[in-house]
Amino acid sequence: MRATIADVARQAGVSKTTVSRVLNTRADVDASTAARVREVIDALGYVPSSGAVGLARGSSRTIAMLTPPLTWPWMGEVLQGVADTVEAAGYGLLLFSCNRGADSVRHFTGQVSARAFDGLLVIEPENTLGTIAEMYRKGLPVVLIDDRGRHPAFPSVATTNREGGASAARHLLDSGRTKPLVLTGRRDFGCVRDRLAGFSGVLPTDLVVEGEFTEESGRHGVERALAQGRDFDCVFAHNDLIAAGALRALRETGRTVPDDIAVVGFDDLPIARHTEPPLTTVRQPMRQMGETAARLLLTGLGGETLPAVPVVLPTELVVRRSAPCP
Amino acid sequence: MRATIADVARQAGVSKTTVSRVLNTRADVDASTAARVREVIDALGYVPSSGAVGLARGSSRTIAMLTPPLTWPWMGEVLQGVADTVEAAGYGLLLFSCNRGADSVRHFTGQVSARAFDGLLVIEPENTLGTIAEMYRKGLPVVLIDDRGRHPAFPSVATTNREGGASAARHLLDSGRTKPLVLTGRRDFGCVRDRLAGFSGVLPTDLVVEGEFTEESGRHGVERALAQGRDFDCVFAHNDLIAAGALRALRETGRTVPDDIAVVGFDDLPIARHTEPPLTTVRQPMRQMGETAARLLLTGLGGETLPAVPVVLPTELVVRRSAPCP
DNA sequence: CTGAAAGCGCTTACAG
DNA sequence: CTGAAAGCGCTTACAG
Repeated sequence: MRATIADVARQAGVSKTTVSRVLNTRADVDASTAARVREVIDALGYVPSSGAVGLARGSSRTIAMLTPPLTWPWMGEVLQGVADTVEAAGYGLLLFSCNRGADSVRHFTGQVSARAFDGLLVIEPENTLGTIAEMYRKGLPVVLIDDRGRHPAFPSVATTNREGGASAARHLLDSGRTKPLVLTGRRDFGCVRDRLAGFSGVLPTDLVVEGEFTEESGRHGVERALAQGRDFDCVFAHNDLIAAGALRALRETGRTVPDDIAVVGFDDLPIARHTEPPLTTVRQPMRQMGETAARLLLTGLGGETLPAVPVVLPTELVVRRSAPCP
Repeated sequence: MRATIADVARQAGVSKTTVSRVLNTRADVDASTAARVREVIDALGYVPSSGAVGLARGSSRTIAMLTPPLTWPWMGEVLQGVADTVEAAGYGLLLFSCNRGADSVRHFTGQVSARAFDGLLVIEPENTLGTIAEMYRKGLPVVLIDDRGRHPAFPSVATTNREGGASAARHLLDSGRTKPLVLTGRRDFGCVRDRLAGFSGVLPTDLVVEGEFTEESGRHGVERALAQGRDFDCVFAHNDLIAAGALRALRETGRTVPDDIAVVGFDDLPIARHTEPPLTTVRQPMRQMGETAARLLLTGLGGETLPAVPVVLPTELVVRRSAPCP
């Protein structure tokens, strides 16, 4: 049988109260008593049951994370940032990937009602923002990662999508490009609108193709633009997968990158270093966003009020061969 | 204040025992009583506190997953398979990524001792196998995903690494290739030894370069072999990143794939479809491995004894242009 | 078919 | 500085 606080108390010849006190390093415990209790704790290998502590204290020291499919290319980075931070704080991390539709959401809301965790980190809700907002209103601490530009009523961590788009445009403009083809993700994403607005502010264009955040989409976007005889000397892709597809389509139709056409992506996924040629791209600090969001939530759980304004982390232009410096 | 079982009991005019019974759909409850209780439950939006249930029942209905860095390319697939399965069973998924060394391990063992979860899924322990084995011996249900060929004393889910290597060799041999260059990952991984053994059994070679599971490693492997004037007409890379690096090095040194040199990878990562040319590779069913392992663990928690032999899922050769059919 | 009571393993006023 | 007792919100023999 595993040891309980009662076992420790008995063997140390004190009350459970006292054991609890040394466990939680409260003051007001005689040094020698404390030492004796600690000895017994070590001897018995006693560790308080997290369930019992949680019940008694009314908190679980666990954080939940709600995510879109875990197979998204930058998911691992965010998750790692979150996991490291949460773990370092001694909290548990409960993962909910809303991957099975309504059933997933039901399971998740159930766990919220069951008070299975103290706070929630959310990425890209996609149709769940209403549910989340409801939970937040009822008192669940929530921090959003990447708010898709909706700037809802909760604390959030975002990145400079607009400035990122602008930096891509400036870089292209500086290298003498003036006729861009822009390949976006779905327009209902706030980040897409922001990246586009930032880019257009510097380098206006009417050659914008809306698509998905996939390689295929990038390929088709370029193929279609070429087929229509549109004239462009550079491509701004809204993520690196799109950019990779664009690179491929350009190569297959005999264009040289960057001589004929320069290409800039977004995200700085691992593949960006390995495309042909390596991709110039706007880096999103995904891991840092995960860390920041987790730290923010943890702070909130500590009782502090969280900033009403999104915490915005800067993007960074990473220059490689697909769009070199002028 | 959120409703408790006592509130429900009071409003329904029954005892907490009865409420508990209808909650857990035990028989022996009068139909009309049960209906009344259910009404109150709905009216109050009552959901049992998972913490309290856990304490009373001595189990948390939570599973933990211990992983290497979450940024590994196929991690998302495995995790998604696990998450979907665990979630569908109504369990929670607690994530531990041992990414901060000894401190991570300490945090993790703490949670084990605190009984924070009922069972454990493990990928690639890397120096933690001893700790895990100890926990398993003390009664923690554990299922290993990809046992690196060590076949330890616990239930595990693996894939046919050996046969996968053999299938790559057969495919190359069938297309008339006889002089392979093999680029492996670190030799202390069981999967590396298995893939190599399977390959060599069909297509013996002394041209084996040990490296890391990275693009750089693949590039350097090919460059070095070429620099040494070694003669080869195909490459078997132990994962797709290595293969991608090999493709690049071959292209940059003027070799044509597959005409001069055919290339086969391993894993079938998303990038495999987007390399130039698209990569023939041995597919590992990562998501299915995650699902299977989770299902296995869940079964074990249900009280059934788990198979002593690893559950082995088949690899599958996916043929693309880098090594086409003969 | 139903309920009073004990128990799960802790924490926390309260009293001394 | 320390402890007895109540309480966190459930489940589960046990008795009827």
